[in-house]
Amino acid sequence: MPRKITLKQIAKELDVSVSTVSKSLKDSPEISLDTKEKVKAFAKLYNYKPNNIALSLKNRKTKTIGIIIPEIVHHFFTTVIQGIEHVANEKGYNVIICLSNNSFDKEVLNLEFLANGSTDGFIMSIAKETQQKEDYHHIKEVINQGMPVVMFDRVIDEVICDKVVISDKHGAFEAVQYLIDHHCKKIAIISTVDYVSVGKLRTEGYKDALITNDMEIDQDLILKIEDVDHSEEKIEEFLKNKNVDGIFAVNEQFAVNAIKVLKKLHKKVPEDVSVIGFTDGVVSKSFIPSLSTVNQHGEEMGAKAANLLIDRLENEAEEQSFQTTVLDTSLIIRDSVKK
Amino acid sequence: MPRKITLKQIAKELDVSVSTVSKSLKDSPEISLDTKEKVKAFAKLYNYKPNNIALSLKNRKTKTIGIIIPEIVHHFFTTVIQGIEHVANEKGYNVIICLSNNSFDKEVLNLEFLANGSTDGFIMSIAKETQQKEDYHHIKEVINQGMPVVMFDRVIDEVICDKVVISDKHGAFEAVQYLIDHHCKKIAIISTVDYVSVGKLRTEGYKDALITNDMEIDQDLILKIEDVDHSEEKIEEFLKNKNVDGIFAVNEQFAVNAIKVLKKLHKKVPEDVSVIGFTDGVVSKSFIPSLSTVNQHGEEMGAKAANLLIDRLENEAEEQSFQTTVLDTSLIIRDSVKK
DNA sequence: AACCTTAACTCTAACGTTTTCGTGTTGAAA
DNA sequence: TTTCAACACGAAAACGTTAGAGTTAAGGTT
Repeated sequence: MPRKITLKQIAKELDVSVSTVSKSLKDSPEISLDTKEKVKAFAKLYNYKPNNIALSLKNRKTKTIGIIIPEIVHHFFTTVIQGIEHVANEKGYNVIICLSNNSFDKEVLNLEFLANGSTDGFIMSIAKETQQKEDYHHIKEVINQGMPVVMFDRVIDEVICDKVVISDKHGAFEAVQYLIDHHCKKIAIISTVDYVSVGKLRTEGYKDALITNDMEIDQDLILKIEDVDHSEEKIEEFLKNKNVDGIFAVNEQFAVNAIKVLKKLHKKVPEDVSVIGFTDGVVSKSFIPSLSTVNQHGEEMGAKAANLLIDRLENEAEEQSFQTTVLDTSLIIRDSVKK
Repeated sequence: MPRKITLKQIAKELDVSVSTVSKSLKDSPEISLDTKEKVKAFAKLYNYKPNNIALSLKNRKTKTIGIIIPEIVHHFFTTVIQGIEHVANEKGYNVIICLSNNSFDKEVLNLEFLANGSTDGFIMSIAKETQQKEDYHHIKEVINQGMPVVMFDRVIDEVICDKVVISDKHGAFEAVQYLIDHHCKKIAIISTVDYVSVGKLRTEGYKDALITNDMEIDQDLILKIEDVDHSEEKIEEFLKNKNVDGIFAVNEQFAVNAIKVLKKLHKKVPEDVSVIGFTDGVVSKSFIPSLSTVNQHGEEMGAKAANLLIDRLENEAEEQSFQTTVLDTSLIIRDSVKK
């Protein structure tokens, strides 16, 4: 097992100094053509590649950006990652992905690990547990240490940094408005508990749409689900004795489960009830009926976040003020709604 | 922006040497209690954390394992990652994920980047394009340089290293056997082109099952799809004039599309046709009818791969021979088949 | 002959750590 | 008084790389 070759070894073999080797490989004019060619040939033969770790240490730059996300088994996040990857690779950056599994402790650990030299900056979406605890000291700390951070999707007002979000409220508004425009009179929302920022915002959008159309907000039509794993039962209980004709769900899973429950209750989608979800995942397209959703444009979001971060990394001199980019959503109409 | 504090800075502040600081923080008996406490207090105050890059360089170990996978928008891979993460974190390793996007070039780039000091070893599943090109020099090279590599799922016989696979053939066999046992007489398979190793193996399992049960292999019942994006049309064309009563699909997408096509052709699932897919993804559970599948146990696979790799990393002295672990699949019976 | 230029290298410091090997100061035993 | 541990600390090298500041020898200028 021949370990990777280093400049030192090449230098020894060719009986020159390390700096000569280094300069030769960089095509420095200080070195004679003869020597340069000899070195280059040797380096190629042994497939020399500079050690990134050493470079990082020397340059105090890793050319790597860290992504910390709550979970990966989630189509939205994977599309965001695609977007980040794309931009990052184009600009010569590599990407490290770490999972917090929605755990506060793991998020802290990940952040610490990556902040200690492994990356130049972060793109992150916060863990559910962190949002619940409202403890953001770890994020503030890395920012204080001079690490640029870009937050996306689940963002925190208290933390001052660049952010990329979608107009959750407006997306929800549009969805509900569509339902209203298409003759729904009694529209329910299936949302998450309020500490999940996006759930809260989407609920606000729902309410806004009702108010704008002079409809009443009926607390009985608002379901907030804590435990995703048992959402189907909760939804069944919720829908059992309500004669709703429209449902807006704040994520894909809730929408799918709602349709399942409706089938069980012998209601037809979309004839009796129209359903719109949030997040355009794999399930939405395949489901029967295919699901109308609010598209979050994850890839675009990732791209924007990466651009913001790299911008900041490469222009550290000028202190630009932080910005929050709001991306538009778009409504994808499929078969789960009346048209 | 106070950059991260270093040993040197602490040393200067406290007017001691760098080594004293380092030793103090490691609680070395060489240092007086007095000094140690002073240093520790100071370090804590300024939240000193050793720089990973420097440590990696010094120790020639990164305590990081690299994962290279073809795509992330794929539930199976995300579960594998979960499994790897879990084991790795438990054993004090971090995880870097890189995407090849099924491109050969990107796979080479990723491998080179990660091999140059960023990780101690790899866990990878090969890009489709690489399998097609049958060019594995990049992988052989990193192995030659002393990097342990564990391959999973899509593995290559020519590359000698630890491997973790599922019994694709046997999983397919069981699925088809189930169909046969439940009165299917004319069973079709929807597979991928042969250069994708798993597609080939699963097709073999399908054939084996037929042969074992004295049924004929009818090439007309075998569909091989190249382009996933237009699979639905291909499947429709394929199924149009065939009176099959059982379908085995080598992935989730094909299974779902098959059911859609069947509905369009006014066949009922499972009454008229039983369908079994491969990979237990998000869609399978939610789909109506819920999809019977061959479960690949991704998490287990990831865990096994991580264990193999870490074992090799921590026992570099003893040259163990390479092993291929074959994990069992299991059949999950849901509503898409007759029972 | 004394000086300068230039080509072609080499040396050194630096990035942040750890660790081995000094080294100077005590206090005590001989 | 000399000698020697023990103690508490510092200096230096090493990991692999790069870049600026030397160094050397050959040749050219005055």
